[in-house]
Amino acid sequence: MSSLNKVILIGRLGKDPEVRFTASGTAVCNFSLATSETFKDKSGEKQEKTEWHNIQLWSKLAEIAGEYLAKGALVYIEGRIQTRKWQDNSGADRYTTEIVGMQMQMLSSKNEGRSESVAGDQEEPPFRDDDIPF
Amino acid sequence: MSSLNKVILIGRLGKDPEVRFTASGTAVCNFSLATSETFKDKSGEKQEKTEWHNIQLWSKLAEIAGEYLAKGALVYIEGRIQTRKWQDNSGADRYTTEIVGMQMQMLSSKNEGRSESVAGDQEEPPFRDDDIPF
Amino acid sequence: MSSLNKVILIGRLGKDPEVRFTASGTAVCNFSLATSETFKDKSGEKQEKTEWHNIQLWSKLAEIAGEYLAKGALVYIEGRIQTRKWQDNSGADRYTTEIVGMQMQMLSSKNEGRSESVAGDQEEPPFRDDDIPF
Amino acid sequence: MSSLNKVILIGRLGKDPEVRFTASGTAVCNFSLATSETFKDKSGEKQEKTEWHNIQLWSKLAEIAGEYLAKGALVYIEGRIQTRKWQDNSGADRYTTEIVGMQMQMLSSKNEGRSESVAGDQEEPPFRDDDIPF
DNA sequence: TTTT
DNA sequence: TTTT
Repeated sequence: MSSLNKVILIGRLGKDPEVRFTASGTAVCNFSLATSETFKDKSGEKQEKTEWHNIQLWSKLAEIAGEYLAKGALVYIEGRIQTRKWQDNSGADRYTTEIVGMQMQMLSSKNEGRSESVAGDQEEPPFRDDDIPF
Repeated sequence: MSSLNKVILIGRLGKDPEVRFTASGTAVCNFSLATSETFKDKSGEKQEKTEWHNIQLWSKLAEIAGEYLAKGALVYIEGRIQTRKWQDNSGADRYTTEIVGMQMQMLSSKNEGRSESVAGDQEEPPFRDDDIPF
Repeated sequence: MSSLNKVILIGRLGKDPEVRFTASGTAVCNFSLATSETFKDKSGEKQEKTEWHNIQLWSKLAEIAGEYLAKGALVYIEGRIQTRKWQDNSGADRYTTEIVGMQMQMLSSKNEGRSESVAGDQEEPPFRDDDIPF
Repeated sequence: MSSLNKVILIGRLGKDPEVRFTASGTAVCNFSLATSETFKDKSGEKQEKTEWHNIQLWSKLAEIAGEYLAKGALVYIEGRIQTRKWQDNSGADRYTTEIVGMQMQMLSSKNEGRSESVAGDQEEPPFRDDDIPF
């Protein structure tokens, strides 16, 4: 089937990331990410609108995020949109939309160090063009 | 500020699109879009998971969608994620996440005709490379 | 550094893919991919313009492409732009721009079978939401 | 036809942008944009590789770029890949690949002022959610 | 609620 | 709840 569900975000963490582990020991990291947009309202005044995204990372990506990200950090997240259904206290259906990140790039970090690109077990090609013998 | 909120979807409409108009006459179009993903579960069985996205289009894009899209149509949507806060009957805060589409490309249509690309008032460059005199 | 180099393509192969191997045995796959766009020229006539992209895949992704893709196949490619410098016969500098694919999704295949998503060693989260114990 | 040709770049201008005009007065802006990537070479050393992209903007977007961008500025560009064929002095076919930008967001500017989002005639929805009467 |  |  021809289908695509792709999200690309650059924004800042509103709080420190939270890392938990599933029963089998897989890391899951959650944090909220703010993206801001400026626009002019009807009276021509500049306004800023902030959007908050629920980010969810898994496995190695979750561990890296937990170790290197912190409140206020600027980060690039690429992944897919996912809506989970759950029941509130009254038993009514509720829905929460999250971004499941498959790739992450830190644009600033806890200690404002150099950016670092990481992906879920994804590797750079082991050789670069210079190595191609044709 | 360095910020990005970008969504790219290809999927099928679950129902015919609904077009409404604001008090000032601006068209707003809403529909749900399905994206599907296959994965293997723990027992190695192939499973399909469908994600439903609430799409919202405005203005000219909304009118085109209302006219040319229908249930089952395959469509490309590019836009941004937006979460709206509202109150349910009990007065409790509720949140709904939508994709506000800024660009749309029909990959199939009501009459299964040729695909067509449209954007919110966005124009192709009025000249192509052949016209550049340098 | 805050930097992004991202390409997303959906198109058809102009020829069968070619797979070669580096001295150390890493697979490299090359093929050209056509994307088409329709536009109206100055006289209002509908025109179609085809763009050809040089795709390069590495490692496992290269092997899968070599095995499952063929001329005419529809494919989704995600990666980065890369320009290589080389010398022509006269010793003059020449440049070739390629798309190094990091993710691939077959939208049709040799035998027009079901689509399949693959990425460079990238894994789905080993657990889905249902497994989260919190 | 189901086809997609999408490029998303964040990088810095290597030189001031050049703006020219077609015979009919349409502005065309060209500049080169650097994206950088870090990777570890075979010996485990961190290396940085810079990719240079030829950016081409048209019309209003070209005028804004010419006015507000300068060497060293950080910018977000979204558009499509395009390869032009031309003849060198010896009459041989040559190809140049460019990114035709359809959307631009300044992440820094000549005077390091606030970022500003612009698109080719593309408008924000004239009303925001608060205005929706349903 | 779509589709293969 | 972020940031400029």
